[in-house]
Amino acid sequence: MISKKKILPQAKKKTSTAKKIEKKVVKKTVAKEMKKAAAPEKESLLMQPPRGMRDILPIDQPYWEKVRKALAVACQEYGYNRIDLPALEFTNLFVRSIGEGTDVIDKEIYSFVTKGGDKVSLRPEMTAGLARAYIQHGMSVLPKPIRLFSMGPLYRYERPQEGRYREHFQANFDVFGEDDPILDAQIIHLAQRVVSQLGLKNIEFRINSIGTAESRREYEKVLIRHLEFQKNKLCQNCRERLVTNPLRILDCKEDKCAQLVQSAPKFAEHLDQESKNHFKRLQEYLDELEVTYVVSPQMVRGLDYYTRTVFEIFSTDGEGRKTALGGGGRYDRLIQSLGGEETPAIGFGLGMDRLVLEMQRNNVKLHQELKPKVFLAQLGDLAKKKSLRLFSELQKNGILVAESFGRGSLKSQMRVANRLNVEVALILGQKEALDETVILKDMVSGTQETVTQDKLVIAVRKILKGNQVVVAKKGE
RNA sequence: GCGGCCAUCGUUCAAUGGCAGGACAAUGGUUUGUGGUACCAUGAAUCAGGGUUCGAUUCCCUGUGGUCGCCCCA
Repeated sequence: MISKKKILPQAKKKTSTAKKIEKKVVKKTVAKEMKKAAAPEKESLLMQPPRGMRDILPIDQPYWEKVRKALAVACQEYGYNRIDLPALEFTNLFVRSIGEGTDVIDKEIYSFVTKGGDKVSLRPEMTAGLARAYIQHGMSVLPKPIRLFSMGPLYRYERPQEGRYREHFQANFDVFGEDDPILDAQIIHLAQRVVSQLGLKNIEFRINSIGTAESRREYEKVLIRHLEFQKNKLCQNCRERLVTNPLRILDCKEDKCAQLVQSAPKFAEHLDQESKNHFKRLQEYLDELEVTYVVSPQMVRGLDYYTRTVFEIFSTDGEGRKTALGGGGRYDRLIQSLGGEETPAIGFGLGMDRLVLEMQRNNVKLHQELKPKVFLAQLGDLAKKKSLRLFSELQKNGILVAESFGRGSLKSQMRVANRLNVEVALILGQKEALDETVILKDMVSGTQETVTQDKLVIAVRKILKGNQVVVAKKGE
């Protein structure tokens, strides 16, 4: 690689101010041209991903791993089977299930036309694809309830912010085939279990019932009648919602809208009797499970397919910020509306990015990952070659070994060993390679001994064990 | 989708309409056979494109990205 600094140092010396300026101009031009010539690949487009897309770097992976583990445990405990779905579906699937007039469909969906002319979209949520798969694969013949777990990326074309990306990862738990509210309670309990396993405290559940589609339509009429004549008191958005999605006016954050909603007829009063009972029983079950929750009559959720139970999970961090970690609800009519048999269902999604963010904000401690406690250093060509064999020998015996085969000097290798905080350094030099011995250095005490290579594994184990005793005593 | 703020080495913080510096990290070294400290050295950046200018990293415009608020959500 050509560097501008290497070529130009002479130009810096012994020049009058005027010449300096001239030189600098030349230098800059030259440098720019060289840069272009040397690194034409450095286009801005290639230096960052599109908006809202991000890399999850090694430094963050332990948190993700912990999340994945907690999810896997929950799957086992509650009997969920994993299903993987494509990230791409026909746009109509989403439009029909999520509903026109929702934000997700109107402004957040990533849609495009394929070369073959199909209208497809990246999934903005998991449920639609799940319902599609349920119908397609005839899952209705399986013993009920059917519990499915899915996990993967979702795409929403929103303005990104911290904790909000255009590609985010979600874990979904869904149960098909039974409408007993005990399932609703259990799934909320599952959510609580996952979240608390991740070390998140200060969790709040908000629950509500939005009734059946029929009772909702009834209530919508009542609500519209109430708001129609004073609609100029509503905010711009809500005036539109009055036509497109009146229920969403209920959880508008604008003061003036909230005030109008206050005096409006309450949804709870217009719920059908069955939904009322269902909701009441859910609360009894939650009380039994000792899940604390808040009933939020104004919560309606942004997707059309929900019926009866809806809920959301929030976490409050040390600074009092509230973050939505997940949400879900019943969708008893969805399968049917997509052409399947009448199948009650409930599900919820947990935002994995948000879980990780909250863990980090709350300084959740992670378990130490398994790190090598042995470092293998080599010196000289023969030793370098022979060290491969030792590495493999230790590996076979279940001993994790770090190395720095690419480095030359012993000093720099020892530095690496130290930085990795290993307990034992193995040193294989020219002499040892010829003698078939190896030097074992105890990095804690600094003492070292030479052993024959066939006794290496035993000797290493002995030192590691000895250190464990020391550590245990310290811990007392 | 709307509004505000921001963009300098890998990270972080400087400076400037005229040679873009430091710290941390990285790499190499202080007689290629021994780690933590110290010392030395090296590499490494003005987001992109246009405009104003003799000269722009600095001023202006556009784009891109980040961040915050709204909307909404995970």
